[in-house]
Amino acid sequence: MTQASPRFDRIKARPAYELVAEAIERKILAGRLRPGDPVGTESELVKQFGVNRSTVREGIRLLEQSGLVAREASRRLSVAAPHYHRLASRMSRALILQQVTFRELYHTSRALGPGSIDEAMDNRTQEDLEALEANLARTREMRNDAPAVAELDAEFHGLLDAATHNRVLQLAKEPVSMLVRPTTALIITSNPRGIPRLIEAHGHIVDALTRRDREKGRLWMDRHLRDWKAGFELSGRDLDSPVDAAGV
Amino acid sequence: MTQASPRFDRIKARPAYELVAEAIERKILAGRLRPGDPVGTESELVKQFGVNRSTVREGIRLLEQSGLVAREASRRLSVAAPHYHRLASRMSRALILQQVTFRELYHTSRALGPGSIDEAMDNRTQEDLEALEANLARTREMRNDAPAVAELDAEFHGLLDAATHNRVLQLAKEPVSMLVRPTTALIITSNPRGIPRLIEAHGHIVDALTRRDREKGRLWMDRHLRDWKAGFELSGRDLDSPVDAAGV
DNA sequence: TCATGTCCGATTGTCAGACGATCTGTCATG
DNA sequence: CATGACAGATCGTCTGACAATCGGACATGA
Repeated sequence: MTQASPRFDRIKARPAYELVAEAIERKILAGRLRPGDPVGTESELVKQFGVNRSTVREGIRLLEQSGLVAREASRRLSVAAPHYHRLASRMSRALILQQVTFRELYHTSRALGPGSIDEAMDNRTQEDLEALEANLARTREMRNDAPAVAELDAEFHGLLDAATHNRVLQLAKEPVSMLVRPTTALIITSNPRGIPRLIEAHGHIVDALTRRDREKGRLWMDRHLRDWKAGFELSGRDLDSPVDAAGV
Repeated sequence: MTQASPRFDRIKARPAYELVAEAIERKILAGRLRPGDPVGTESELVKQFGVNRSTVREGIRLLEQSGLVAREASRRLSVAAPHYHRLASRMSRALILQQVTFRELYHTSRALGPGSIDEAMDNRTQEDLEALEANLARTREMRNDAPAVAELDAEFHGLLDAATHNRVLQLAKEPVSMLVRPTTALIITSNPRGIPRLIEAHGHIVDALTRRDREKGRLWMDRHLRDWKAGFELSGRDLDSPVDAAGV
């Protein structure tokens, strides 16, 4: 309308409980409260902020959810270093509500695949390899139990991510993995004939990791993901249908 | 100690406000409450759950934080589809508190680089290209204003991610980008001599995207990231020092 | 000495009830 | 039809309270 008329900033009165949460949060992020430090009792916060205890409590709930503070066994409140697994589940739920499609999930997995394999190859330890071998062995044992294989497949990829020893990368992949898991379970149980190929791929990936054979690792990861997509299509589902919430 | 003694599950009495939050959350995730739907007034929830209003309010705060519910202008509570930008900032803060290192950040960026470029190349629209061109032009104009260039570089990579039209991939990259941004700003302002190379890389990337030249896109993205690391080292910082919180 | 039982203050979780401010909708007015 | 007045609903905040639990000090008994 009248473009030239003076525009005012939106007025938003922020409730006191938000201000309380923000004040505490700032202190944590500024490093003046470190993980493990006690935040103080509710009564203390009441005195410091000059608001009612109900208000303080509502503010604490906000922080609690984001993992910045947590109650110890003693029920006392202390600063926590939020671990990304907690946050990852929130993110994948957000994605589900956004109705992301299997196509998006698949392309993301393929985009992340080579990079993660490389990173795992560079940083894997002997323990990582042993854990992967153990997983592989159990998968072979369980090859006739589709749900168990689905479970073990999820574990396999989790171990792979852990082998990167890169927390940023793990964080980036975690929400994706959480969405992949239930889909994989569906695919495997609805068509167990893909299991031998899955085991073969896992085996080659572990072997590539062991010998630090970059090319082979990428190749088999790529095949593994293609098989995953093929299995999805075989199950008669639509690539552009939203990923559903089963189990997340 | 006595391994054979009967082990009991840990007893944890969950407070009522958590149960309230969980009940509402389940209803949303099950799809029985869809984004936009009203959750109901506090008094209604009080009646339904049979708890005090204070308790209901604490439960609401938990959900509010994770973005599952939000208050409209009318202050009434309704279900919201949490947008990942909000969550991403929480995740990057989590990473900062976990003291992740620049090395992890760098390797993650390189792991994600080729995949994102590919995906952007496949899905970019004409509008995406125009936005990137516009960003490029402004970066050239501002080439002598280091902070502005840093800002525009962040925007450039944001546009690149948007061009993938893949929400899962965007989500995966978002927390990483938020950590990259302040670091880039530091690098550029402390050594503006890198700016021409940055502009050159951006230009080639846009060109590759336009012509769908996959090889070229990957090549220049890789160079761009290597330059970024070189700039970081030039600034005299330690690769293994934690990424700091500036601006997040 | 060490394990057990007892008591007290501090803290949290929950509740009842209240008040002012703001938003929504209705109705009357000009 | 724009404006203003009004009532009801709802939220944000507060006061005050009580039970359950936790931590610690202390006493008791083997």
